[in-house]
Amino acid sequence: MATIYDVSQLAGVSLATVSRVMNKNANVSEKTRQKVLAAMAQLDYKPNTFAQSLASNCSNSVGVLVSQLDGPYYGPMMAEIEASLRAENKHVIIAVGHSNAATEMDSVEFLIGRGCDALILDVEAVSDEYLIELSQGPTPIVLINRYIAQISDRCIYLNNELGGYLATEHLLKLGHQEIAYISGPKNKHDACERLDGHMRALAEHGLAFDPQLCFEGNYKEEGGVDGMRYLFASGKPFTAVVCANDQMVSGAISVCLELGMKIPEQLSFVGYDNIPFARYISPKLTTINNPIHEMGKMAALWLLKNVFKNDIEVMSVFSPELVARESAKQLAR
Amino acid sequence: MATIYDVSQLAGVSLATVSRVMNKNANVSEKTRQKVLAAMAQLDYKPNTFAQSLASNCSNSVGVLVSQLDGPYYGPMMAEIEASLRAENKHVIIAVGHSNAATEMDSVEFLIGRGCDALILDVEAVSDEYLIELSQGPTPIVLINRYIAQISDRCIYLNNELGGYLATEHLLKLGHQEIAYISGPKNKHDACERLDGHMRALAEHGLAFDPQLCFEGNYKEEGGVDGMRYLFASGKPFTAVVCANDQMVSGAISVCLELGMKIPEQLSFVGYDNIPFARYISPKLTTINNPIHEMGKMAALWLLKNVFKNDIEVMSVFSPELVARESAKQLAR
DNA sequence: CTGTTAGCGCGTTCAA
DNA sequence: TTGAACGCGCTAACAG
Repeated sequence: MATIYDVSQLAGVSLATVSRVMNKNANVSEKTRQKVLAAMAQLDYKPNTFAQSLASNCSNSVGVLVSQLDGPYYGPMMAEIEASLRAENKHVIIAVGHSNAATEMDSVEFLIGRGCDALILDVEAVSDEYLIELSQGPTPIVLINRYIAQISDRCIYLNNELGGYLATEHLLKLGHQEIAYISGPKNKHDACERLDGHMRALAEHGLAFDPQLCFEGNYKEEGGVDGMRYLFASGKPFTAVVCANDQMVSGAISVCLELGMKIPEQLSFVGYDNIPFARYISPKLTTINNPIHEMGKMAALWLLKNVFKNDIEVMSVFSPELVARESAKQLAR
Repeated sequence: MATIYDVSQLAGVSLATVSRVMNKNANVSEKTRQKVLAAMAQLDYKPNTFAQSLASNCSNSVGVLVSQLDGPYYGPMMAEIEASLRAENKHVIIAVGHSNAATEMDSVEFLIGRGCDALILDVEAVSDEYLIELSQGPTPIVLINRYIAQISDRCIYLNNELGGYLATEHLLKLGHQEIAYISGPKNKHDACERLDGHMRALAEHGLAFDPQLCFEGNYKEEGGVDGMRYLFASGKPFTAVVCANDQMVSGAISVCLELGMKIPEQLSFVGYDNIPFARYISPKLTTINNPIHEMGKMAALWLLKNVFKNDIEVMSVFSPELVARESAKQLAR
């Protein structure tokens, strides 16, 4: 591997000069710059990133911590993050938190220890206080899918409460009055917020929230399956169910289909997330669009602008939107 | 940040001794080791990974290059890779190749330039020759989902031809004779191999392969949609269709359902990959299990053993297996 | 078993 | 505009 020294020898200049042409900034005469460039090309010179990092204390890397890598949710987000960062020659180091506080904190330590210049965090188990303190440390962080007032400028966030509201409101408009709810795990912020939205929609329409018509699922298909079984077993009547994410809808619908029910004729469903598969599930899912990939992109751009000082435009407003497809139907009278 | 020097001062030993206790290997008396450990703890010492990498020429990182990050396929693989590597304190840097030769090669350069100790590659567009040459370079590589005879020891591979065979054989056993095929992009190795398997199964049962009953899809839902429309338009009769992956089955089934058809009563389907969603699609997908997550894990373990010299057991045989669920049905006579 | 010393490759003063 | 020299924090001989 050619080093900066080899280049300087070949070009007949000093190390410092080579370093200068690499880092654009300083003033170098066009003539010597060309000599150096030629030498670099001839030697197929690639700077040693470790040496650069050691000397400059900047690694050009960002750590991304997500709850999980499998499942339909994080892939699109990671894809956007990778693309945006890679375009600016930064690299991304991944870590998984498994929605567990100890693991999440350990992962943060791991990534910081790895010398990441910044962190993108999608964490659920860790406390607000921890994140606030972390944000005051030397490594900049951006939070995805979480809102903490004290560090709101670092939060890339979708209004989950509004999303939950929209889901239920859609059913209400379709004439449904008895609406069941399959929630996400109550220890997850977004799950609680979505449920809050559901309850607000109910309240605004003068309907009481019936705890017996609410099941706490796990955000996975099985959660939908379990929820549906619970709801049927409850004996309570209901004409529609909203699930806190699309995976649970798919599980829920699968048990109905197995029972020979017609969906949405006999039961309406609204999901949440609008995962890519949602439109290919039968019936096509009516759901709330969750622009997770855009949020990933924005997180990356935010870092590019604020940490790496690139001159980039960053948009910043996200709103949940209803995507009406086929799984929810006007209530027959 | 405390440095190794600070620790050595506090412990009253030399830099080298501190380095020795960090890297376990060398002999250090238990007494001084304890002194050093205490000093490290007291200073909350964290080694600087850049300096370590620069001095040792080892970064404890592995680059993972995949075709895409979204979609249901790579998530489980990445999850296993991250978990296995992380357990040994290695970190993973991700890059995306987009099934494009130039991008793939660029990504390889990028990862090597980033100082990765090894690479896990899931590449499709790049040539065998390129990979063979790359494997002779200084950075060890492991290939996932691709077989190249000359470097077979570095290939983590599933027999796609056999998988394709099993899919079609299953339908044959169910009495189907007119079997359509929706293939993946012909420029992808696995797509061709799966199709080969399909053709072999047909041939072994004395059936002719009808090119008109074969459509080249794109491995996405839309590919299945397009394929199904093509097949119906062809006017040719068929009682079953095998799709080269589950996403295309889901697209294909969705058009049938839209047409009011009963699946599998009127048409049988077999997919490939056994993605997590396969069991929640309606009807539940009969498909070929593709243990991609295990392959990811094995790739990671292989590197741990052969590159990082960990003492780890690595299993190595993968076979595709049919998972019979509901989307394929005995042909009524 | 432990300390000294010389790099690893590059960024960055400070002079010239 | 350019060069010399030092330092980043750590590893790895080599000596003792």
